[in-house]
Amino acid sequence: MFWPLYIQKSWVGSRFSSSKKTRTFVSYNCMMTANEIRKIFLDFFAEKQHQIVPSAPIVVKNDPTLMFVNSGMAPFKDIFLGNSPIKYPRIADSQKCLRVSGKHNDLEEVGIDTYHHTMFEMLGNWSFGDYFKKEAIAWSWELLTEIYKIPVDRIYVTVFEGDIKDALPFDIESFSYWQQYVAEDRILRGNKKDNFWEMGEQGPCGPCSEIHVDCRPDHERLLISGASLVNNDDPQVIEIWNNVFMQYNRLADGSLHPLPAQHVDTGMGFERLVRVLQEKTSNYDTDIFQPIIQAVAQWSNTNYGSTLAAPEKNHDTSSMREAGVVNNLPYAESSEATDIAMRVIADHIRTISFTIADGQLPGNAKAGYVIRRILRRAVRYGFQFLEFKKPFLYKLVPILATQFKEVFPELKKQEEFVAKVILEEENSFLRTLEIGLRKLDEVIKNNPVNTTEISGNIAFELYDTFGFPLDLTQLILRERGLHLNQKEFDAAMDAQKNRARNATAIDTEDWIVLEEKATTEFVGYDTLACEVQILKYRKVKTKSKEFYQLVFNTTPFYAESGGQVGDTGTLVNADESIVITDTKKENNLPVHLTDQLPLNPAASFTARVDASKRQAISSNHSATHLIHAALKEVLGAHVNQKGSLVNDEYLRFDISHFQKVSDEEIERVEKMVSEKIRENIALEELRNIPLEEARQMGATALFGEKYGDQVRVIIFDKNYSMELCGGTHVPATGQIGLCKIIAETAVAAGVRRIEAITSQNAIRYFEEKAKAFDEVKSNLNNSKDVLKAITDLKEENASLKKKIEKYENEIVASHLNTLKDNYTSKENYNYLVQQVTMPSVDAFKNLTLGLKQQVDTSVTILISVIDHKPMINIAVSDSLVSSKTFHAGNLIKELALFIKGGGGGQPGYASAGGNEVKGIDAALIKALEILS
RNA sequence: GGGGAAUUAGCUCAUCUGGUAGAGCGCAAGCAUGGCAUGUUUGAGGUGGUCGGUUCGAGUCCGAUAUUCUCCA
Repeated sequence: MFWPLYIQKSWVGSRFSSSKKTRTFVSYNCMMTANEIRKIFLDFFAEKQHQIVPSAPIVVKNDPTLMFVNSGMAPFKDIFLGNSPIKYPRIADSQKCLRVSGKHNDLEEVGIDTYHHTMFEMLGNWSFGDYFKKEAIAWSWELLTEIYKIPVDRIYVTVFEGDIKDALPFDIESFSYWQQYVAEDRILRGNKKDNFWEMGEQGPCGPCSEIHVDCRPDHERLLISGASLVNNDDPQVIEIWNNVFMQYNRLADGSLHPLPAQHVDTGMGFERLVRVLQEKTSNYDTDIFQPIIQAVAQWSNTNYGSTLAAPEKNHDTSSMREAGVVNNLPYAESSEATDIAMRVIADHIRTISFTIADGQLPGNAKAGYVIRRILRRAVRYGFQFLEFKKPFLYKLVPILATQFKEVFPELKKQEEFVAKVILEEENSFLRTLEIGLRKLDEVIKNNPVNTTEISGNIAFELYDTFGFPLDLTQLILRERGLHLNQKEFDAAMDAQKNRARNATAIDTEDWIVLEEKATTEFVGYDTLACEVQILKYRKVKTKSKEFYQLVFNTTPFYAESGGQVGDTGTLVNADESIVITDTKKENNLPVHLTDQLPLNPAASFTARVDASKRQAISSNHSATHLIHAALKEVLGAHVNQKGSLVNDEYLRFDISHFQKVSDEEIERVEKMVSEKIRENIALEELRNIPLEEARQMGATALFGEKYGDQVRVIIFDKNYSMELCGGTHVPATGQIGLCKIIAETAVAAGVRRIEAITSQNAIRYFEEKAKAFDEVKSNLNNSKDVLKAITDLKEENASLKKKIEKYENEIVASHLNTLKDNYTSKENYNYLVQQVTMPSVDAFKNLTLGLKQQVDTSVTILISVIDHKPMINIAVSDSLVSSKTFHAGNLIKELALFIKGGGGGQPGYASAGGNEVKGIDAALIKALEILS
């Protein structure tokens, strides 16, 4: 392994001195790799009749309150909320999670210490209305102490002490179950903050019981009891597992009611568990992170290890961060700064790689922007502390992909694509840095010499507008003996935050429940209208608008998902009719949006989908499938869907492909698609077939899509297009009528976007083209060869332009010849005041500048009428400009008054235009007066 | 969702407050060297993102729109 032996030795020694039970611990877990540890967890719960499910994609869809999965329970939220039925009463998994904000995990802190992460794995076992506290506690104890062999004397557990305000009792059940395994002084009582878990302000909740492990060396354990350090931010006494027992439902008024079905929701931090079992003082020292860290260390010619060499050191590095200095620690070449940089990189590359593999590309808004920011933070640390001046992150992807190929195969399968996207992002950020450096240089150059302070507003502008990191600004300023006004910077940042907060204020009122029913039945595949009851509704207020959300017992409305937009339509009965403006999914619950609430929400209605719109959408969606299959055929098997939008206007389809799709390839795709349309292939739809069966049939599934175990398969000719899909489709391809690809563009590195139209829109497209062409043709006198007619016209136009230019030049030349001899001499200069006839503004300018060039020490004032408007040009020789005898710009302002206009220019040349031709004479007289 | 910025020659970017659209690289041709790397001279290349407004005059000011970058949520 990579780390010094003596540390392990000291640990081993201490373990031997503890109780008998720990003897096997050391020899067993020394060999345990992270992959083995994970497998043991899943095997353990599989044996206890748990269904093992793969991790849900890390990017969340259909939940307005969440961008990424931030806990093990997030993918099961719809089940807890009662929006989806329970399929398996017992589940276990390892879930990819991402946390970038919140009070316990600020992105800027990750890497500074040795145990925070952006991405982590949460091992979880779940009971949905099945087993409860007794089994959960027994199994967690069995796994930790008998399988993983964690010494009993290092374990502490906590139980909920109760809460007077909520009238919640002490969790005596959990306490008594724990008593069977743990000494009573190791069962600690926790308050509502630590030991009562709530999903949100309302909804399922309940007491929880945490398991903590004391990893400190024995001599420290003797000095201070571990019990006093539990939940006390000690980096060596850590919570590894939380068992949540959901038994209450909190209503909007704050009251708690027992849940009919009780659930268990547990989460064990995988990285922490591995750290404990591998006996490390830091998560980053485990074999989860070391392969990456060692690669980075090698590339940067740096050792990782100062933190490891000083395990008992207080990890407060704020002073280092402030001063930018490097501490001298046992390893001569390593330092805390480079260690931090390596941890940042090791952490962030995981986040970036897995989110991209799950379909989230770096971008400039929302989830995509979060990924971009994390990527940039990693690049920044490499750039600043490890001297990486060229892209390097992308080279780590293969290491990760191999490491996780068993548990998260999606990365291995898209290794090349993910690396390419990261490389492109790195390059683009290095460009951003370069531009920022240039801007900062300019700022420093322009800073007043009598101060060493740089305006905080300017630094904020660099950060806000040009994305130049603040700490780089500070570093560079420090190197030049400058500093910035931090107060100003902070104020500007606060203002920005306030603006954003005010703009996003959203006020969601409580659901008004008319009828308790678990789920909405979707009937929209088979019918576009049906009788419905409103189950519940609520009002939502945002800054700019106000609307209502309605939930029905049954609905024909397709809720936006899988790229297909939500249906619109009406809700009608004998008394009223209201418009449904959109349909969205919230945690798998279809929600209908309307601006107007029915007068009697409890009445029955007919819900009717806008049929022509739905028809257009279905046509575009089916066409998307045909295009997808054609693209795979024409471009190759590497083509994967990376995004899709289907509405009634057009379809947009993003694919992974490393070069432009050529015109010829587009043509072949179009041709193939239109053949399939003409074949009029009937839709074959398989509803509710097992996911495994669908895969074996060869149906196309997407990366980053969360599939249930029952899926729907859409087939247009089983040898051509077979996709897992929840969208709506035409009954036969002939209904698409016509499909035309109208654009092919790039959206990100390795991603191309195809846009196409079908049906009525495609027909209209061709009609308009034909009409435009007819008009062009008739404008060209119905020429047989339109192309040639246009080429001829263009050529003729160019030659005429040249002729005019030549002719104008001749006029200018002849004027030049006569006028250059018309100058009047004064002692210091020659001058000319003259009205001329000129064909264009350009010619007039050329004449004036020509005279300036040809007549030494001259002042030239010319007036001409061009396009019925008077115009004055003044040229002053450079020698007269430098001697400050005349200033063309000043002269012209005086003269422009006479022609009711304005003018200006430089000292050597100025021009003015006006409205009053009558004033020319007066202007000429005035000019002569000034010059003679 | 809200704020800021950018869009000018094939590429990278100038053009201070409205008044003569430019540089470097690249491209083409000529010359120099036996040839090449190269040096040098000349030249071509622009509806200044798109649309509208203010002005005698807009790349420059204002508004809209598109795209990209960036920060906040």
